[in-house]
Amino acid sequence: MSERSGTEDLRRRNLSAVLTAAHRHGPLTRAALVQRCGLTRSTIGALVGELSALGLVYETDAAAARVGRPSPMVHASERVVALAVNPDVDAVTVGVVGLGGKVHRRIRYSTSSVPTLREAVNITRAVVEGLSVELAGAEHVVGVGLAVPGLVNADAGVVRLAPHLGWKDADVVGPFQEALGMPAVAANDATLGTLAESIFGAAAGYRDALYLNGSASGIGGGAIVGGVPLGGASGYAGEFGHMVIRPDGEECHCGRRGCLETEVNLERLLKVVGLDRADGDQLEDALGPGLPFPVLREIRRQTDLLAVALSNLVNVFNPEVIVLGGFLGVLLDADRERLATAVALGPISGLGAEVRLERAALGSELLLVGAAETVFAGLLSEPRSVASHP
Amino acid sequence: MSERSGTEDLRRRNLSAVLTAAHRHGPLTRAALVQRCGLTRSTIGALVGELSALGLVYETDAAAARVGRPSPMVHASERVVALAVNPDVDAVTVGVVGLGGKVHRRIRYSTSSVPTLREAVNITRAVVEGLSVELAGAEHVVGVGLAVPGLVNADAGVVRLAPHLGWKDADVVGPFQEALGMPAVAANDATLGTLAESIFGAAAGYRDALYLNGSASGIGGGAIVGGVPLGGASGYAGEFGHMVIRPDGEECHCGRRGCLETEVNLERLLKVVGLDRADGDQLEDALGPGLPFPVLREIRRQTDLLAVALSNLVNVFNPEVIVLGGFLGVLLDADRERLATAVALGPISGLGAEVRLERAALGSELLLVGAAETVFAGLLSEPRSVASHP
DNA sequence: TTGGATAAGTTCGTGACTAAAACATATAGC
DNA sequence: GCTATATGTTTTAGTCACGAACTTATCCAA
Repeated sequence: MSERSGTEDLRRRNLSAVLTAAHRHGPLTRAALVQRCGLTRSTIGALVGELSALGLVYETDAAAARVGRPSPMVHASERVVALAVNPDVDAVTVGVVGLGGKVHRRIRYSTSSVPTLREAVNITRAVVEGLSVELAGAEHVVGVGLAVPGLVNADAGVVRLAPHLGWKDADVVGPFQEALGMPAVAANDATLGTLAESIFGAAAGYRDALYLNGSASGIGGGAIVGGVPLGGASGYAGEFGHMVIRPDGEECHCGRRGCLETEVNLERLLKVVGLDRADGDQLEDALGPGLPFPVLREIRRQTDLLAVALSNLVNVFNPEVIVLGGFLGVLLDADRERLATAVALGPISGLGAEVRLERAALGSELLLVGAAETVFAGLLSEPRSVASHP
Repeated sequence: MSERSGTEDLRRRNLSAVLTAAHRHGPLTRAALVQRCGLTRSTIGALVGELSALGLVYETDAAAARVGRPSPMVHASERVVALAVNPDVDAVTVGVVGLGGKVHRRIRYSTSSVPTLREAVNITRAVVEGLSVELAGAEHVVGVGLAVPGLVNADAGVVRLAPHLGWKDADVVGPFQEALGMPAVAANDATLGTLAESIFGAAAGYRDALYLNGSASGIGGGAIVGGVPLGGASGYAGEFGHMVIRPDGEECHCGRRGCLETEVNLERLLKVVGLDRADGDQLEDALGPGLPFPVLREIRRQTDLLAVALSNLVNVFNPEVIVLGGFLGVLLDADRERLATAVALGPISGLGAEVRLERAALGSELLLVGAAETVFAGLLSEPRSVASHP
């Protein structure tokens, strides 16, 4: 039940600390590792040696422009990779992500219709077979991470409901594991986005952060609490889109009225600027300076309602930073002043004044990085586990 | 920055695990500790020996009605105590709480007016002097914990704003530390209530829990996320009372409209039943069966609005249990059916159906236990620290 | 070019800790 | 009172990180 012990466990923790540092904070000198991990030179030497023998890190000559013996750079091996899969309504995206967080390869396989689970599995298998060259170059494929737009019970590996995909109460981990012959993990896409932004993106370095992402299918998000991702009892936490902010608002598909995502909504935004769908930066351009009044009014309406939700969340979480992705990021930049002011003044006692508003930094790699990260999580906490899976 | 290491650190962690188990889960046999901590008999023996020598635990003969050699009971020493102080508008309550969570003594010192910080300190000092007999019997007084109704930056030991006390931007830890000659820690009262309920109360055993408390001064609360109390960047998290649930509602003292605590409100409840103030269980009795329609209507109104807030929070946190204290607990029992149904159906995808609604279990000892717990936290994580402070 | 200063990798001895096994002990049930 | 059982105790062995002493590689200044 409680934390384990034993002298070997100590080693596990230290290996984990070193590998995690190398993975998250890019190449570091051994000297930097000594400082960061609080271990002695001799111990770091031994740990790096073991990780190196495991093939998880490698060292390169130092670029030392400094007095004293140069300290070699320790890199997380990008040849240790995870697969990342993001099934969506019109495509299945597969990525190969290396330790260190770099996306080596990204393949978007468009589908003519919404993919079923079986189709998603088959597409993934086909794409992965096509990647055999890439993967042959990899030293170790740790596993596959699934970013699913819906309610995912991460522990059970089950999708409870992915409304836009039409998946319901389906074991997703099993089929992928079987088809690819490697361990699989699944999680909600917004949760993974939060993870990715908190490690490599706009929330990096913050211990208490919120992330909200707006897409055509709604608003989702996640929280980092004391440096740890908020999961909840079953991994469903972070459904910020269904926070009621206008009880007399429009009916939401969830059954209630005035949910954040029925009010702050990409479709409404597109409608008012006369676009059909959001092609990349089209929306961004459409919301540039010199807008006609109806557009301005809609932006303000949505900004104000978003501010209500964010103020509530600040009262609840007291975060250091709020990261906005998708069209929420566009909304932020459309009238940053207005949103910032409202969020600064909304929460009690000026609590909001200390909150930073940032736009998401990871763009199209977000979900792949996040999905890979959940796969790496096991490896990072137990580096010796690679030895058993050759 | 990262987690420490070293072979001595291992010992620290194991001592901590054993002491924490004894403290939180009552007297345990050594055999039970072996199981719970995952350590061997010999190690547990050594650890208990050391803790015993430190005066933190003691052993009693086993009450073994079982085959095999009896295993002695390990008790957290109730002679190791913390002081707990709860300043409020009409009284300063001081408690002596032993390791293990038992409140040895509780003294409520009524004041004719709202106490200033200085007055609270002086009252506490006087009360503590009067407790010298109790404290002489104690082996070790670890420190004093302050439960303050307001925004408290726990790390800094500073009260940012306690509206009902009229304290603002005041260092509270300093004066108490000086006056009592022992370390002090301060935290928000609802945060401490959450902590107490999660360890010894209705949320014990749950890793993801919410706690909401309703008092005359509003609604506060806290969350347990993955077993860890939600603090936020500065310790201000958990201000559930200022979640906006009716943007067109009445104005709140926080500046916004329709905050949870302006709508779900003790005063309104008292008014409709014709009471002046809530004397203990008076409200509970007044809300018994066979109520006139206006009272019923107000109960339903508040219940429904509380359900909106709880549904939002379930969407955000995906908790296993929600614990309601103060008049929110009364409200729960006034129409449990209604609240339970609304919370079961409100969150998306029937997420609410798995949430348990519980009434707070700790009553009047809540804040004292919680405040003591923050004091004990340091001791629990570093049991050897008692040796340096005789 | 050389030597000093500096910083960091390396080697080795020491101490702290836990695990595992062997032994000792106390209870229940027969 | 004997045995089975569960647990405390002692002993032994192995792992691990630390720290000191030593070595190495760089910069800098004479």
